[in-house]
Amino acid sequence: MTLTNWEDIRAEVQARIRLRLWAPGSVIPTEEALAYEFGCARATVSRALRDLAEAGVLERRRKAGTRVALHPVRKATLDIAVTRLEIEARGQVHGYHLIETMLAPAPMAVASRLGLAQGPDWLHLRSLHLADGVPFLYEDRWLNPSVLLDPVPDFAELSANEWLVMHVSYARGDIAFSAANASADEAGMLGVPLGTALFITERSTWGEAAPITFVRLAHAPGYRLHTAV
Amino acid sequence: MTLTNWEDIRAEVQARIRLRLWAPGSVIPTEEALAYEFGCARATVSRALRDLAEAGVLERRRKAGTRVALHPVRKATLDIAVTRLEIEARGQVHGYHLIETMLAPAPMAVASRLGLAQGPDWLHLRSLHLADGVPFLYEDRWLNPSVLLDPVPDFAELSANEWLVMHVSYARGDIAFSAANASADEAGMLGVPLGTALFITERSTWGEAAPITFVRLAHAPGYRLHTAV
DNA sequence: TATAATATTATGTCTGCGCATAATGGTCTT
DNA sequence: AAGACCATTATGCGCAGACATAATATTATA
Repeated sequence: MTLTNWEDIRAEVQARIRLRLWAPGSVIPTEEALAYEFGCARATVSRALRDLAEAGVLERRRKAGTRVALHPVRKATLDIAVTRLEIEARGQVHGYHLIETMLAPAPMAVASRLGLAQGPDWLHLRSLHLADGVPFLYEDRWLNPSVLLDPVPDFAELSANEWLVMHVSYARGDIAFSAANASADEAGMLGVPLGTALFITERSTWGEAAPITFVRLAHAPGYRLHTAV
Repeated sequence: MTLTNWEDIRAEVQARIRLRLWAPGSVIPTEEALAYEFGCARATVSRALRDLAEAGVLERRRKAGTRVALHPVRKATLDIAVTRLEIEARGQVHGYHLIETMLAPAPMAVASRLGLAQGPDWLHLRSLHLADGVPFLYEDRWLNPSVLLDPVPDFAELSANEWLVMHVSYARGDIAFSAANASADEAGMLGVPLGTALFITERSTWGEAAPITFVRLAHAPGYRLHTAV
């Protein structure tokens, strides 16, 4: 067999794992040996094996060699898009409605999440995203006011979500998904009965030094976060 | 400046994006130009830019060049581990309890998800995972009986979850996350009030040709799926 | 015998080169 | 002016060789 294409090599390696020619936990041949077998350069084999290692299928250590992962901690990748694009990708019309904006001290729960000294006034934004006119997402955001110095944006027109990705680059981010029963506030906004199970996304983002924003997104029932492995 | 390390180059590029030297949507210099500037080989720049493109920070097209992503569809990666390891990673003791196992025709909802003709008898397993003796996860699984030919495993001892990762390799998989109010069954199993919001994971896996399994995991309240970007 | 120094080995990375591929932009034709 | 054609160009991939690095295995030393 002669394979000189790294994606073909990746497929071949995956096939051998699936067929149990290489069992979980066992060491597979060295890059050099595989390069010889496939009739290609070592770099090409390396590219294929690195890709599988990043996906969690293989485990690699210098000198120790490459082995088939015993407990494949598969890396599933999620695509986190701007809300408007997510709705438009479903073929629906995006609507946006700012409910309230005010300056207030960030609550403990938010401050501690951001590693923030309690107290400073942050901008509190509450808004609703609609898909074809139907409530889709209730957004409760706390925003560091120091990031919007120059021309203070009009969040009634443009969602903070979009303004941020366009104007503020971040260094680190943090996302958590959970489930929660709809509060009275959330139930009213999304137009669902009190206590309905909602899919919650909480996102924190930091700049080089200071925190930028914390947002809690409550998705309308029926929402599914989807991925392939 | 002289950078010959691809990770340093990646950091430098990210810094330039964060500092708005390269604005979202704009085309950045070619690999060749950057290689000249950093005093390294083109392949090294390419490695750094490819990595950022895979993360969703850059968009690259042949001839058109490399540009800073306008709407950064950030790729968040989730680590999907075996339940036992997930619990042990929290420093808790894993417990497992098989509730019921029976052969029955897969319900419509499951069959359609797996692209299956309605009707065939599949193995239905219901089980509970415990963390430090407390209900952690209720597992409702449908399993293609043809994958467990030879020595039929004893699922009372070993969870189907673990048996599968050890004995059956899969070609494709599919994961969806959502929220749901606890059914009477789920509420009883997890020991929570009826209607409690539960975090639901649904996973389908296929072999080369035939489907292998479909599982619905209902997590006890408090569960959070976590990732960094 | 236990420990420290050393050699070995497989992966990780960089270099410089060439060719492949996909867009783009201009030119030529009708 | 519209469409077909072709040269150009930036990324994408592969190759061969070299050195770096981390982990292991071996040998030498106290």
